[in-house]
Amino acid sequence: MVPVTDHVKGAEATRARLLEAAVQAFSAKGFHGTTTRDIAAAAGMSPAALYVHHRSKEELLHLISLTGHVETLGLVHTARTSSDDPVQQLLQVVRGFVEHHARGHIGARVVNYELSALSPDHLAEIQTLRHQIDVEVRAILTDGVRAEVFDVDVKIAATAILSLGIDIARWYSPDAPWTPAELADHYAELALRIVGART
Amino acid sequence: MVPVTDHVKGAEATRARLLEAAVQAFSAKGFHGTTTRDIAAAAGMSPAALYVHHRSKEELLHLISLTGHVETLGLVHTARTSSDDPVQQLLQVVRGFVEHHARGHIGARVVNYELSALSPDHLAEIQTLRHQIDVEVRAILTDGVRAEVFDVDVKIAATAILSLGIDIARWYSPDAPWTPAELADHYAELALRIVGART
DNA sequence: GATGGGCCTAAGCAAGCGCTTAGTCAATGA
DNA sequence: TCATTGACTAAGCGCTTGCTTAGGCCCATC
Repeated sequence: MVPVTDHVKGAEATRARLLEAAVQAFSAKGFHGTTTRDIAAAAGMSPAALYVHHRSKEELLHLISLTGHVETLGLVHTARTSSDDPVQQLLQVVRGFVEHHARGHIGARVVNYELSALSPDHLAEIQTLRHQIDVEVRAILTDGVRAEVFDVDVKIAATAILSLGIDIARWYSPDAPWTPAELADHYAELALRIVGART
Repeated sequence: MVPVTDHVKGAEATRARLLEAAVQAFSAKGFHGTTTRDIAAAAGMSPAALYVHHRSKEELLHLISLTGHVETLGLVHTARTSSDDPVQQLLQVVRGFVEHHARGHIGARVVNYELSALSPDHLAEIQTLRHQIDVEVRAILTDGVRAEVFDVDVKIAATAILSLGIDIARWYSPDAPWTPAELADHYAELALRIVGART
C-alpha cells in the first residue's frame, strides 16, 4: 500500500532513463551534436517529456559532469587516505582511476570532453573539483619524493599519470585487448616506473 | 606583371584564412558547436564566402584532419628511419610528437577529438592513417625489446606513449609551466622509464 | 571599351533546433 | 463521487542551421 512511492518510483525511473540516454548520446555525438529529440526518443519518450524531468539540455550535461567528477574525486581521496605508504596510495589511485575510466569510458568521455559546453558557472564549479583531484595526486607524489621512495619531477609525473588515466576515456572500448582490471594492473606498473619507485 | 598570380594568391589567402578560422572555432567550440557563420565572420567574410572556397563545413574538417594526420605520420616515420638505434628512434618520436602536439595544441584538438563528426568515408581514411602511426610506434618498441634495450609489454607501452602524446592536445596551453620543447624533453625521459630502457 | 570570368555578398530557403503551451488521462485523497 | 494532482504528449513558436541563388563588381584580355 505505497502507491505514492510507486508513482514516484515510476517518475524517477523515467528521469534516470532520460539521463542515461543523454550520457550515451553525448558520448557518441557530443553535446552539440545531440538533440533533445535524440535523447527523448532513446528513452522511449516524446520530445517534451525531457522537460518534465530536467530543466534543460545543459542541466543534463551538468548533472552528468558533476556526478562523474564527484565520483572520481571520491575515488582519489579514498586512495589517499587508505594507507600511509605513498607507494600503496599511488597504486590505489592509479588502479581505481584506470578501472573507473575504462569500465565507464562512455560516461567518462562526456565528463572529460564536453566541459566547454557547460555554462560558465557550471564550468567554474567543475574546474574546482578537477583542481582538487590534481592536488590530491600531487600530494601523493610529493610525499613519495620526500620519503625518497619516488624519484621524479612531481609536476610532470602528476600530469602524465592523470593524463594517462583521463585519455583512457578516449581510446578504451570493450574490444580493447585488456579488461578494465587488466589495464589497471598494467598502468599501475607503468606509474611505478614513471615515478621511479625504488624496487 | 603577374596579375593572375596575384589574383590566385588573394583567393588562396582567403581560403587559408577561412581554414585557419575553422581550426580555431572547431577547437574552441567543437565541430557541431561551430556555425559556418562563425567561421566566415572570423575570417572577415560574409557567410556565403565560405562556399566559394570550400565545398562544405565537413570538407573543412576533413581537410584539417587529413593534414594533421599526414604531418604526424610523417614525423613518426622520419623518427623511425633517422637511426638504427631503437632508443634514438623512441627519443625522436616522443620529442617530435610531444612538441608538435604542444605547439599545435589548437589544431591537434580538432585532429584528435572531432573524428566522430567526419563522414563515414573520411573517417575510414583517417583511421587508416592512425593505424599506420600505431604500427610505426609499435615497431620501434618491438625492435627495442628484441635488442634487449627495452623491457616492457610492447602493446601497453605503445598505447601509453601515444596516449600521453595525444592527450597533450587536451590539456596543454601556453600558460602551462613548460614550453613545448621542455615538455618534449620531460616526456622523452618518461618514455625511457616506461619502456624500461637500460641505463 | 566591350567582354568574359572569378571573387564576393544580400537575401533567402527548407529543415531542424531548444523549449513552451495547452491540454489529456489515470490515479489519488476528500 | 468528484476535484486535484502529476506524468505525459501533440502541436507549434521563434530562431538558427547549412547551404543556394542571383546578381554586382573588379580586372585581364581582345
